Amino acid sequence: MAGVQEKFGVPPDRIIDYLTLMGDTVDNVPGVEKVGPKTAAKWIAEYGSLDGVIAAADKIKGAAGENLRKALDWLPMARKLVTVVLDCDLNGHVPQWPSLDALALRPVDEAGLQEFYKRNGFKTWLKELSAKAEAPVSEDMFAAAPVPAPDDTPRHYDTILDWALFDAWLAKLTAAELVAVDTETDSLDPMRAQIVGISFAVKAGEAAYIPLRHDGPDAPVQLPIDEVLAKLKPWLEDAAAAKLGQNLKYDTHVFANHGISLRGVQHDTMLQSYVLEAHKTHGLGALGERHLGRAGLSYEDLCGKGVHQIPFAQVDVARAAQYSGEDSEMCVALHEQLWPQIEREAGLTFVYRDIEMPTSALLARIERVGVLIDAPLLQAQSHELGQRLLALEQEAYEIAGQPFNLGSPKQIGEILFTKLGLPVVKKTATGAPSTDEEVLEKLSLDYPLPAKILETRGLAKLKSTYTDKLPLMINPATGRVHTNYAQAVAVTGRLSSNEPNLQNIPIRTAEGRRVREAFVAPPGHLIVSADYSQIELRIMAHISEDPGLLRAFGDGVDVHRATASEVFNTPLAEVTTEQRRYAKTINFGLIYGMGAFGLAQSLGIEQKAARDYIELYFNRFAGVKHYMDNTKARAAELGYVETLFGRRIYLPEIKGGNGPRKAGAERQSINAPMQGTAADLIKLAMIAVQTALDNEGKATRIVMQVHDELVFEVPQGELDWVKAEVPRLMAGVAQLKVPLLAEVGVGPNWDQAH
DNA sequence: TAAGTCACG
DNA sequence: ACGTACGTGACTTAT
Repeated sequence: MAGVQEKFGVPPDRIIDYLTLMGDTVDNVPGVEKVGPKTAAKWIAEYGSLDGVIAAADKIKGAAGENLRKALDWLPMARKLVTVVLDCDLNGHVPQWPSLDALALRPVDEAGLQEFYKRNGFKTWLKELSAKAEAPVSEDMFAAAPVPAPDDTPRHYDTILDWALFDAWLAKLTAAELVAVDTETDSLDPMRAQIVGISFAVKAGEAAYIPLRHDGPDAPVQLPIDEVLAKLKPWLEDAAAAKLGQNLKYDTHVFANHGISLRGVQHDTMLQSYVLEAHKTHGLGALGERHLGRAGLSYEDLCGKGVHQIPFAQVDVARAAQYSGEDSEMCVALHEQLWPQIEREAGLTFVYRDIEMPTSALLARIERVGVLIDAPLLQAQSHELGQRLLALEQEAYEIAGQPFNLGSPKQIGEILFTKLGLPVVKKTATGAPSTDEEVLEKLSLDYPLPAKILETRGLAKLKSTYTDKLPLMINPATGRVHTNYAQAVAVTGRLSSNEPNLQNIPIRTAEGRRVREAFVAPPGHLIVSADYSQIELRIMAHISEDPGLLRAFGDGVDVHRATASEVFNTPLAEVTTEQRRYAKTINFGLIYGMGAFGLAQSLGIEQKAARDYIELYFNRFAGVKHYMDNTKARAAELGYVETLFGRRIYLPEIKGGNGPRKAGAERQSINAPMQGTAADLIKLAMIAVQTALDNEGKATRIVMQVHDELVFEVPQGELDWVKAEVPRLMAGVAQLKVPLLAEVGVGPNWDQAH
């Protein structure tokens, strides 16, 4: 999508908003299937503009073309809508459905627009509109986004194909205060990527690319990779030589694959953007558009996509130099824009320099270490699950009176609700009868089939997602599984884990827990798990300073029991299991900003009763009530909330209109400081623990992080040290008004380490 | 590619 | 009248 700006005059991420909205609109035209953003983007690329697409509608083949023609009547309205949306860039979100005045619709009659909103379910909005009571849309809501002036400084990229130029650049790198680095590779898998080329930049607009393994038809003779890397190695490994880049965790892996330990990583533009604007996208192209007014070439521009995609090594060297050099050189330009914005805020500076940067380096280590998986054990479990699934399927077919696909919610719905006539409990977002766990649970009280489906679902999930897949993720070279921790995805500051996701390994059912038995320690080692106890509730106690909550944690009593004791006005020792369960649900609900409806739902009680409990709770824990009101008010005033350490979470919709979106933003404003502070704390804990391990020369290794838990692989001889020091370090990362508590477990595998 | 479902904290 | 508890990633089906 590079060049989008030139072509359409708007940045790509805003194009996506535009097209998505167009798709949504088309979706609501009777008989018209949705036109997704990708399809629409393809058309636009093909026909030059949206107008071009409309003009060429007749030429578009098949159902898509038919749909488009049907949608044409609606397009003027959709286009006007999105034009307004494009002009109001409140952090890339639609802040509020625009008023009729703002739309200034000419060709579409009011009735048609009202119909549109009705179909979209914005009846509150519609009511306001028909009462003509709506205030004009405020100006700042629709203020044009400050798109930076296109950067037309001259740019020059060297392609290094001889030693003279190489030596000149190496001298330049060595002398520079800060150098941007970017590697181009033959794989997206960081553990197996091999270098195809490297680029450097010391100032905006100027870069050098060293092609090393291009083997396309016209590839020139290149400098020998081994010699180049050997000459670069001292500088790359020099901690005093400051480096900069975009997601250097990836490049750290790439260099490690060539035996080079990248040091001196001082800045990372992806993390700078994440700290400044966690809710936006952090790709280099998007950053360029937002902050520099230029996107640069995209990977797809170079390599194509889908079946036509070519390996980077096949890319023409001149184009590769343009692409890679641009990436490096743009990092320098971005750094010059972003770093000052961070530096002038003490909180953001701490989060960036003392949390995110060290975390990035540490994550690279953790990912590289990987975790040992007992593949034969999982394969045995897969086999067993397969057998049981076969039997369950037959039983289900028997009850249904016909075979059907148990993996298809649609077919299940047909059998359950059409053929067998079971009552529809609830519907999905698209109006189809839901067959999710909650529904099947309810139905299985009265009918036999839902229970079978439920059991099948559970086992099928275990097999397909865990026992079948994890063994396939083992890296043959290391014999271990190496996840990727995404550091700039979750808006609250949490990490996320992918390929494979090691943060959602089953634990809640006995069946599922068996998967954890396959996360093992090598001979002579043990798995140690250390997790923060009730961290988010403790943070709530700290922030709210509620005396009751502070006392409960200070006394070290079971907090749910203490809550129950207060809410039910019962002596601590006489709290029943049931009362404790209620209190636990309330405590969790509060962290998420739950209302009476949600509490009633999850406890299976009347909404009125739930309301009473909440009122009772807020009477007893008035500090919590104050915190929630204050954080909402503060969020509405500032447009963001903060963690204890100053990480910001923006909530653009908290100022946008009324209704569900604002309510959603308010819940986020309550939850984000707690979830985010917990994320900050565990990152600090990881850094503290790794620092101690390094200083003490220990061989213990962090192998996983699961939000409030750290998992270690510990040589037997270091067990006592780890059991004593790790919880101490975790508890000591911050002095809150309540004690932080970390609990450790030890075992031969992850299941038994709890 | 979207929808539905479900695994985790 | 609406939706209703936060934050993620991945799998299967169906189009």
